[in-house]
Amino acid sequence: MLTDRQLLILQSIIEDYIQSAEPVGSRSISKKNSITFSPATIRNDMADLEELGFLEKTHSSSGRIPSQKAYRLYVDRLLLPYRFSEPEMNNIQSLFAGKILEAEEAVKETAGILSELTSYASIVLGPEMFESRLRQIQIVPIGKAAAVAVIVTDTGYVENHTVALPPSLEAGELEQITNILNERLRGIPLYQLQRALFSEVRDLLKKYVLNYEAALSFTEEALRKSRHEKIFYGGKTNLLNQPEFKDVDRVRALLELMEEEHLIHELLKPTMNGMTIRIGQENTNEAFEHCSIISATYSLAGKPVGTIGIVGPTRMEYQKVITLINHLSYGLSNVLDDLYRRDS
Amino acid sequence: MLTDRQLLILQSIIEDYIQSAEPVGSRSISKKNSITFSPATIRNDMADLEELGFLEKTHSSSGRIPSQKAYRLYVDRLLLPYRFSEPEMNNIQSLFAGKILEAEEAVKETAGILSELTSYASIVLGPEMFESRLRQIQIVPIGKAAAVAVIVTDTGYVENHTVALPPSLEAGELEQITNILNERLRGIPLYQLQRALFSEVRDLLKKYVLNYEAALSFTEEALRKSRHEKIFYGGKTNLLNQPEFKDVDRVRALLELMEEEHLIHELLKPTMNGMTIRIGQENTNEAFEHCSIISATYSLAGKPVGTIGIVGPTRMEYQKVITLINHLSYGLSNVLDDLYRRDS
DNA sequence: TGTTAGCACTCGTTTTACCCGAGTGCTAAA
DNA sequence: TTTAGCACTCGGGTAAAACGAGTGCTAACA
Repeated sequence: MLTDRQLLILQSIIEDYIQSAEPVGSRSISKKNSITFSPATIRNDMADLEELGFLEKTHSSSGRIPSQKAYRLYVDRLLLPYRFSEPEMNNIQSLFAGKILEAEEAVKETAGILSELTSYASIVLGPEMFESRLRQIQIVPIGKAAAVAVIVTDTGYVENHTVALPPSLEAGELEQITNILNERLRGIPLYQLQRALFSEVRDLLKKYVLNYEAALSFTEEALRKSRHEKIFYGGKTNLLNQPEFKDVDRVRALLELMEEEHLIHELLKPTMNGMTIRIGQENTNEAFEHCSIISATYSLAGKPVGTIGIVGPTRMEYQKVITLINHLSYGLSNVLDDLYRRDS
Repeated sequence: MLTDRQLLILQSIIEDYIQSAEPVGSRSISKKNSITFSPATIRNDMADLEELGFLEKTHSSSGRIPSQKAYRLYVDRLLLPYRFSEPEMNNIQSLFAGKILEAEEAVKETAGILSELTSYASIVLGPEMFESRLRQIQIVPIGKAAAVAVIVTDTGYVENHTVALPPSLEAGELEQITNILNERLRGIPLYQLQRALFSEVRDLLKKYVLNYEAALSFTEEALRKSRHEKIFYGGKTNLLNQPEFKDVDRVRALLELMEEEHLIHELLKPTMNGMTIRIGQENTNEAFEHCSIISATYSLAGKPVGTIGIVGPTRMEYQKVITLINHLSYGLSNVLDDLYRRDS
């Protein structure tokens, strides 16, 4: 229903506004190389575009700014492929070139690159290691009343927590429990550990350990699911450079929200593969009303295990960010697959 | 050299300004219950106090604001003991009442309480676990080219890093190395591990391991000192509520500085026991020019292992913060001592 | 001699009036 | 259908005026 000219004008306005953050007038559009029409013509189309909900005015005689609907159209239909500059490309390449030994390291680096190249804030979730399998468990007593349980997975992920030690448990028994666990649970995915504990280990414990009840609940605690997943941020302070965040209250709302890790996790947690673009109020949370969030999952062995994302103003460099996120989620998945595959 | 009345007036002005963040006039001081003099009298003393460098004017006919020197005097001589309210006290008590199993947990909680009760930002360093002793080391091969080294200390602290595995090393040898390390290095403080590796383990490796060179450097890497110490922040966004940080640029400088973990660590790292109060430009860093930082070490077995601190505007509730930090550093030290002592 | 009342003065803030100019909508001509 | 022309709108900037919180100083008072 939009004419080609209207689309062209809309695109020009959006791109101008993304650059300048100022309302765009008909005159400045008409001066562009790609545009051959007079300001008056453009004004007519602008009026139409406004009626259709793609443009807005800040006051009656101001230039136009793109509406959320316009950004949506832009992202869905008008996006041109983005080409990275030489140094940017080098930056990205080098991230995946160095030999990376730990998943967490790769993920942190990715968050850094993301924010560095975009001057927005980056959020990286995960990786969730539920799928990875138990390689070894070690239970080290610390004094009389506590022990540290250390779990190492086949992906090299280490998790540990301290557990209260039941007084009835003797040192020898602790060792025996460790042996049983290692023998019976090795190779089992983390998310199945609890289940496997009951099906595989319970009866053995009954057999070999005196105070079986206490031992079982102790073991269960030692294997309990890790705390909620980790979140890495990059360049939070970048947001303070954006003119839309010159208002302290808005910044505060945003930063406070980012401290709420469970909310952020809920918002971005990896579900289906692929990229998600949420523009302005498409984000349900009010603090993100003036933000867009572009996120994509990265995966391990084809299954999404984490998310990388960018938070910026709705006036965001969509092409650039989308391309970058694509690159990085792909690259990060590869790195993880390499880390994982080293086991076979 | 200051009369009692001048001191009283100075104190009133400081406390008023701490509350209001606005220049304080002679009239408002004279209205206080504790003050019986007329505005004119107060103005005279104010003029004297200004000459002496304790007060400043924002412009020629404004009220006075305390100078940095005034805060210093206030902190050194005028401070009254602060009494916490019932709920505040409960909050603090409950922090140390619950059974805490991990040092890191205690430290994080402390950061939370600090910022919650003060509405400033809290910074908590450490704890540095260099003093704690190796309890157990486990080296778990992950595929062919890498291994995860997990170190558990007698304080229940777990550290792990992934290390590239020299191709020459065989599985059996890896096990042997682990055994040697556990046998020889148990009980040695972390900071001496590298040294002990050479004095205690080197020759044994030579004897039992084929490619001795590679094994040694691998082991050295596995035992390498942890990354720089951890920093926990609480309530960073609290700062945005303070009127002195309504200016985005100032906030940005502050938040950016806080991302520079090595600088923060350098600034606050635990040295001698006790409390440090740095007011305004007493902080060397420019971004802290309008801040005061109050910090105190907490200790383990009498040795300082970490720092808890508060960052707020120079116009800070000194009594309250000082009292709180004293409480918490004392309490945290106790918790750590309890955690530590469980080993004996 | 120390304290206070009185008063003129200062200066940042707020209010008002005004102008400027970027940008619009509409109309009529090309 | 496009464009030129023109009156109109309104935010932003500037200058002048009014306001008021607060000061410094002087003179009177206890």
